[in-house]
Amino acid sequence: MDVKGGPSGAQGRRATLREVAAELGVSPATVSNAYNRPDQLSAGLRERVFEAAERLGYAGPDPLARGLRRRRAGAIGVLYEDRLSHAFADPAEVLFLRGFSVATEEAGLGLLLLSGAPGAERDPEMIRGAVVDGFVVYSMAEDDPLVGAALGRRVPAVTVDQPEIEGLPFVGIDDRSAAREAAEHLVGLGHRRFGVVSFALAPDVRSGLADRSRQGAATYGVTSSRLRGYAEALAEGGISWDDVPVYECPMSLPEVGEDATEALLAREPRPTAILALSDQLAFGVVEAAEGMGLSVPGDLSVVGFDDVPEAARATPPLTTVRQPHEEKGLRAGRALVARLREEEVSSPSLLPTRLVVRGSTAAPRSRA
Amino acid sequence: MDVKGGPSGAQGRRATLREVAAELGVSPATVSNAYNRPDQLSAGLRERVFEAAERLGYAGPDPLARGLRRRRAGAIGVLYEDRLSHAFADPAEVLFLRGFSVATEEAGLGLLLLSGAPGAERDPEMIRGAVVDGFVVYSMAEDDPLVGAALGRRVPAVTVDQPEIEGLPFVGIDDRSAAREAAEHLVGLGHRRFGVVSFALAPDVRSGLADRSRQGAATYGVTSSRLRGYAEALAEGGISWDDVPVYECPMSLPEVGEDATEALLAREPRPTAILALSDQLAFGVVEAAEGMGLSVPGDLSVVGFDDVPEAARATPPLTTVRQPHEEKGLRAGRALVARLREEEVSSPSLLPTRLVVRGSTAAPRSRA
DNA sequence: CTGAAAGCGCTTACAG
DNA sequence: CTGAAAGCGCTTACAG
Repeated sequence: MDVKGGPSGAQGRRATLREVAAELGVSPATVSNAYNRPDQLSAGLRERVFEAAERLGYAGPDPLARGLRRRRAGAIGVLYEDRLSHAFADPAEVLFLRGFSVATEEAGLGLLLLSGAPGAERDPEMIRGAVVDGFVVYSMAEDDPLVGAALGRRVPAVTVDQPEIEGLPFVGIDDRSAAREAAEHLVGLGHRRFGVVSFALAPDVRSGLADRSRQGAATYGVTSSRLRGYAEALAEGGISWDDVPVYECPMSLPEVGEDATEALLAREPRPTAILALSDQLAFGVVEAAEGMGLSVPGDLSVVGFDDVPEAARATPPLTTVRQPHEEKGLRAGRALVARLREEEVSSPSLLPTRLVVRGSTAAPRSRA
Repeated sequence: MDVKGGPSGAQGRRATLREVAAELGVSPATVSNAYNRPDQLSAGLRERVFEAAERLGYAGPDPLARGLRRRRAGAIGVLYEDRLSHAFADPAEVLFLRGFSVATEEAGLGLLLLSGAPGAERDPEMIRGAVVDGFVVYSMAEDDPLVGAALGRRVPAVTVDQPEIEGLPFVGIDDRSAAREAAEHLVGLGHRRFGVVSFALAPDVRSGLADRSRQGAATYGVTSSRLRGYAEALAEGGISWDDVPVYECPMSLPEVGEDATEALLAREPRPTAILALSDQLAFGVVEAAEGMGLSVPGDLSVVGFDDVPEAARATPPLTTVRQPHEEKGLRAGRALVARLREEEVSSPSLLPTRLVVRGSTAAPRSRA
């Protein structure tokens, strides 16, 4: 059976407020009041308005027209770096959205997901045309043109997990010290040979080893802060950052972490410990190591980042940095709602992190 | 530091198209054309328009005004039964959204998430006021007023995993026969005493055993179809459905499945097999059984539904019904986009399911 | 308690 | 290649 809309179908022409008014012989203002200000007309007349609306198939004021008049859209946009399908693939981001959705529901606002990559290309038109009252700018590169497009809209915005932007509230964690703690743990266990499985450093995505200059030019704030944190801890342990290979991954997915790990473990001397910028990548690290016949943590220690629920259930359970993703979403959402109401927001809002030591890390085998 | 918007802040008054036109001494139509129909003016003039816009802080045509004029919102709404935070908590729904997002991106549309429960109460106003060009109605009860509100909008809509609605494309699975297959598997293994851990039967959420009449009055299509499928398989095995306790859960979460299971396993004779309507619930079933000192599948066989990624990794790996969640989202999204374009859509679109037998089911211990 | 009027910011035939 | 005019569907002071 084929479904199409006929003239009498669900898509038949909609009635307008004006028509309802005409039907009743009252003014449009009265019909509008029936919906928006019940105290402005008698209960009886209001009832008759709704009856006429029902009869004519009028579903209430057109959202677009009402929005134009009132100057608000009734929704908040989440500006996401990548294709949305990647957001849904990462448990950490889903948790963020989960917390965020609590805030939008509290405020009675819709949650509009906006990807930077419709039709396979990044398109600022999507941002310029989004019917929203504000944006949360989530983990974008600081020079991303989509961020510029969002700011150009001159609506309230909040930044999350990315470089701070003057005048905008920020919600996130102290990525640098959280990363430092992760690396200190491995140094404390006695590791001397490291590898890093990193997120992208900049939007011109590359896959492979990132040299010092590329690291220095990183525009993703989270990535560069974490690398700096790792470097600091290793330096304190007397390990030169120049000797630490950093493999840049285009996406935070286990499969990608596997490829990175294979490259890292093929090097001489072979690393005894790998720092991954996310649990998703770390799962791939473990996978790859085992595929190469290495045991974790016997032959290789692995530390992730995020503490997604799967981390504790993994085999071995993953040592990782816990951060409160859901709380982050909730705070970002509430901060944005507050800005919409022209309330002040204290910023930055820094959430606590904590190293969770589990079974994927151990002292290196002594084999000097 | 506190952040607030000042007159010169990012929220300063926005310029309008008319002002840009005045600045340049051209008509508003020309400025509009610069953005919408580049072929309608010279490249040089177009450049000057953009320069003036930049200077005045004009970010392009206001989405609300443009939307009103063009009669389209540029977004698709997903109407979700419950609080959005529950959608994000269920891997099956996240996979659905993931597939759906691919379709909205293809079409260059935003994805607006609409919960039925803003501010803790179900509110049709949210639906009436949503700035969208169409809805996907996902797993709602057939008599839900929010569905009525969405249909009242007279925009294209698609139904998914719920009772079909005349004139609307439907995407889903054959829940009844999929459930039948799950139950047949247990009957085939020799089980005779069953329990069912079910979703809610109707929106007036109850927690506890659902008698026959409540089952008969179920308004959630998926729930009632699956129960019917189970009943059919058991009947063929000579087991009376009246002897099978059906525990109704308000939400599809492991914790809730635990409570249900404790109630079910306290009954005499104790069930040797439990059918759960989702993997999330099934995880709770296993948890509860183990908490009571029972082994799975030694003392209790458990079958889930969905085959979320966690099912294969669970201990023991979960026997369950696989359904293609992501594909379902993709198809629903594409069907809606097609309706938006007034193309025909073949309906119903039924996706394949398959019983995946893993380690959570076995023959009952003989202890007659 | 009700209505006439203005206008939210834009786009689209159409005429020149 | 450019502009004048009409209008998308509604809401909001304001006057009565």
